[in-house]
Amino acid sequence: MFKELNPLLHSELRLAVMSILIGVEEADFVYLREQTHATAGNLSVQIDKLQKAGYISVEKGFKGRMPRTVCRITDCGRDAFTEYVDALSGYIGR
Amino acid sequence: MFKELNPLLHSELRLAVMSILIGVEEADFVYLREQTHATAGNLSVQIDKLQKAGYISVEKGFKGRMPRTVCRITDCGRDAFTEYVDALSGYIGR
DNA sequence: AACATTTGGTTTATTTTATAAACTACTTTA
DNA sequence: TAAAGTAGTTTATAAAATAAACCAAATGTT
Repeated sequence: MFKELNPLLHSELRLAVMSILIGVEEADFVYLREQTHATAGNLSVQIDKLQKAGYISVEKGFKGRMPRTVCRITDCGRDAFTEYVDALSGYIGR
Repeated sequence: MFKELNPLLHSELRLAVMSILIGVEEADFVYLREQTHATAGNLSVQIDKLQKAGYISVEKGFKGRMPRTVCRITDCGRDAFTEYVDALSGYIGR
């Protein structure tokens, strides 16, 4: 009945980030911050965790002369997200 | 897009408890512990939080001579759960 | 040119949460 | 009557979320 919920994904902000990334080719730091209404500090920390888990790739470059951090979901991240949603269904009855 | 997730419900164990209680008339401590595979300590704490939030009612009585704690979901709890599931849908795309 | 402000972040510190371990009180069994 | 089990609670610790402070470079203001 109750499968374990991946604790890395069972976090409001990280889940929101993954939810965005699963639907787009890529998204940069500023876009993610705006969409999630998170503070930069919090977002920075959570992006780091997702990257370390291998769920997203993070590419730090420049847009003109300003820094720009671009994130993409990985295949591994996509799998983890799918599994999480599946597990969650057992809790919320879908 | 991203509604806030009620932090009281966005917890694996509390969510499991609510998930059980929403489907039954009542459930006692032991049943909840068995179904969720939680430790008694953890379950005790989380039940307390749900009760303090008004999401469940907790009735401590006896079954024969052994103590027995019975939990029931409240209307308020049912509403909160429904709202949580609705908000969650925005994250997992249902 | 000099200074303040904004941008795009990171690092550090604090609060909150989850969880386990230890404990209490009572009951049943040998 | 001693040992073990049941049903929990309380306390301590580890992990997580979040905010606040900070940094470096860019841009706007006088």
